[in-house]
Amino acid sequence: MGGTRAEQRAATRRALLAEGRRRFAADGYHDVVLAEVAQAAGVTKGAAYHHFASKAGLFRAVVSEVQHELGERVADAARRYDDPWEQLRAGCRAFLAAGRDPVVRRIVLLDAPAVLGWDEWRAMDEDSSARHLAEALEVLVKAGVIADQPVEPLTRLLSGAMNEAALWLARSTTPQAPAQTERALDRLLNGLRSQND
Amino acid sequence: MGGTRAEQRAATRRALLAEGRRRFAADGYHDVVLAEVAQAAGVTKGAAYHHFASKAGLFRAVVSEVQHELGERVADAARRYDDPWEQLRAGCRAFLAAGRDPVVRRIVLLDAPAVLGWDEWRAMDEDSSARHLAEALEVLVKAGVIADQPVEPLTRLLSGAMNEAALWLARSTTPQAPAQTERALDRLLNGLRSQND
DNA sequence: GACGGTAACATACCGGGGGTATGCGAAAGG
DNA sequence: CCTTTCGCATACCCCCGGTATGTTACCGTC
Repeated sequence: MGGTRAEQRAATRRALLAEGRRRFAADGYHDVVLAEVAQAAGVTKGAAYHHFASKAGLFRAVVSEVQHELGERVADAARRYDDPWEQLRAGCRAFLAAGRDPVVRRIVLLDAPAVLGWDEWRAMDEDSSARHLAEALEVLVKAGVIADQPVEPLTRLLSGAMNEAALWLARSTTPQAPAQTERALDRLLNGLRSQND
Repeated sequence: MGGTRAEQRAATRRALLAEGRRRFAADGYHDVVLAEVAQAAGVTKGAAYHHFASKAGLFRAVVSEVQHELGERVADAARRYDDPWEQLRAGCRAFLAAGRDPVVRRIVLLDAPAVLGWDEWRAMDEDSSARHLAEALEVLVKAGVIADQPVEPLTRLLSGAMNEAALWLARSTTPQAPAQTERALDRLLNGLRSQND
């Protein structure tokens, strides 16, 4: 066991983050006890407080990780298309699919706003997944595909719509629910096209 | 001090609910300590546990109250119109305005899903405010105003859109943000009209 | 109209868990 | 080699949710 000091430090940090992610996703922030996370990671509570300022600090680090992974998933899905409109649709579909992942669902969508506060949650969401949505909408406005308008309100509306839809889809048992949701989202997006204004 | 037994009981319960509502809205669920709520209500912690099963039980009762008041506000706004489409729009506008109330914002939109769990939150939302949205959409589908489709996915999308938009509007400082959001919402809704299908 | 019962609390207590202060051994640096 | 510092472990505090028990006053009953 071992390696250099920085390596060891990085290893324990990774172990804490990984175990924290597992437990936060499975049990929710409140029911997770920090000492158990540390123990499962092979260290004690003292180590956790050496790496993070508090239980919420560990949670914040986990949220940040998951958020950025989610943003990458969305961006990757969008990059597979050339048409900006199709990029937007693909990103939305990827987000809806990602919401079924308990890690995303429980940690990012359910607990994070309440634990970290809405302002901080929004800031983190902004520079990971929601940013891609805002950029895609901006491109479509500039190209004249959708009506000229401030993109921020639109971004919040669509972001919220997909957050909630993702939460719902994760609990839905009807197999055609994802397709129906994507179809409904398409209809809503079509309302943005310029000629409808 | 005062009245019959049932009256006294009801009075204490009301006091606990009122003080709980104040503190939950101001400080958030986690930072509220039950003994202080009871003390401010003129009783002790024992009384609170006589009326509610737990701290979460008191919170649940407060959420239920606020939810129903919110549902009434939305329904009242809608009833002022005859045209179903205008009823939908009015209800949405009323909801967005209500979200600026810290009681609604903090208790119902931010803490409730995390504290009570998404399933219970959704069930409570269903038989208060979200139900009106689903009914309005149902009417519009039946009347052929919007394209024939399952209303449940659409309800979740729009409900989520307005939840998030309300949270954002409450933190926004730009005075034209509400109007811009309503305009963006109108565009989205227009996408649902039958001829666009 | 005494009287037992019970409802509506108050009081006392417990235990879990987040946070902190301190100790300690091993790696890094001179 | 010797010391400093870093990366943890250990021991401890205390707040707060929950419970168990005591106490007072209302309420139906004879």
